[in-house]
Amino acid sequence: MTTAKLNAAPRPLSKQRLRLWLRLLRAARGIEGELRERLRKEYAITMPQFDVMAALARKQGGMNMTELSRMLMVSNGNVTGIIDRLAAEKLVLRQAPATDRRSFIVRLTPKGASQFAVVARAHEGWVDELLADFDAAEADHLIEMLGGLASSSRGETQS
Amino acid sequence: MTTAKLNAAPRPLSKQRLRLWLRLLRAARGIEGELRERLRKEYAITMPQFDVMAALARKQGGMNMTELSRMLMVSNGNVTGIIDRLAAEKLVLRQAPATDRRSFIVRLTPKGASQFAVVARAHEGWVDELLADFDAAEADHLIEMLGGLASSSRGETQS
DNA sequence: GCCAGATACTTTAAACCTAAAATATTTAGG
DNA sequence: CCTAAATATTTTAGGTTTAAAGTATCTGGC
Repeated sequence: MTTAKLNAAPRPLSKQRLRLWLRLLRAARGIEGELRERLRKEYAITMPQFDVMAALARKQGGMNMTELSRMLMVSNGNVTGIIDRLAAEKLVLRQAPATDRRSFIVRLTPKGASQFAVVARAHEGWVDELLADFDAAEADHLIEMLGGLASSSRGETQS
Repeated sequence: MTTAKLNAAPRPLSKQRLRLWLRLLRAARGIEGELRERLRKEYAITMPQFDVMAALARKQGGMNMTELSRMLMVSNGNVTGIIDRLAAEKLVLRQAPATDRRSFIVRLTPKGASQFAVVARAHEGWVDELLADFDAAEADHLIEMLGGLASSSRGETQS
């Protein structure tokens, strides 16, 4: 093949990027929907609640509300309700730091940590299954390519 | 370098896929958030409303509610409210087909179509800007890789 | 013609989500 | 010390989202 891509219409690059964005959004929605459904059916937990617990599990020292909202890329007001519900289930607790009475540290309770460990194992298996099309090299490549996107588009690099 | 990737820990593939999923979700959320904010600020329209209008603009004959909910990958009950609000703004209309009184066809009004054309042009420019890191070859490659994901994970291939 | 099941849409309840305003507290300048 | 600005969180209003239940209509078997 000397003339590459006979069937590809000569779209402008912006159209191609739009197409890429639609694919990206569609893939994320599809996987997210499937994971959400399994979390609900098998463990009676919502995805946002799982996301918060995952963030807390990675930071042993706990996090305040602002850190949580930034890490999960959701609005700060939103985190309040999610933490309220997790706290009502005794999966997390709010801890007042001595120095700053405006904020507090959110931590997993022992119950929350052990429950999360169980759900996280299943979650990893589901993701492994849903992304089974990607071998190690493709996954690496894709991770690399997606790397810069999120950080550059929201906040971080505003001068 | 004879031994490739000295710094990459020898993670199991499932961990790598999990990492990929987190990147994918983060990228999608970041871009989506940025687009949502611009749609709201510059054109006073929500992203779901824009998504519905985009779907309708591509299908000249209009679509019914079920088709819309499947194309946008949102629940059917959800579409009702979005169409209600668009209809209140006279951007879409519900048209009763002669044959089936359970359903109806949703179409863009002329006002809706012309308004969408304006917003869509801006939207394409924003996506072009936000995905500027990708050249044509990378975009093609990524589109290809993401292609199978969405369809395989929700519904379509259930036997 | 009748009726069981399928299909199309809406409604409901609960959770999520954002932006903006409100509240409380801390910090820094004077 | 006092106060303006910054920071941390909650509250509010409006919209989005899902799953499940409800209503209306259609279809096919009899």
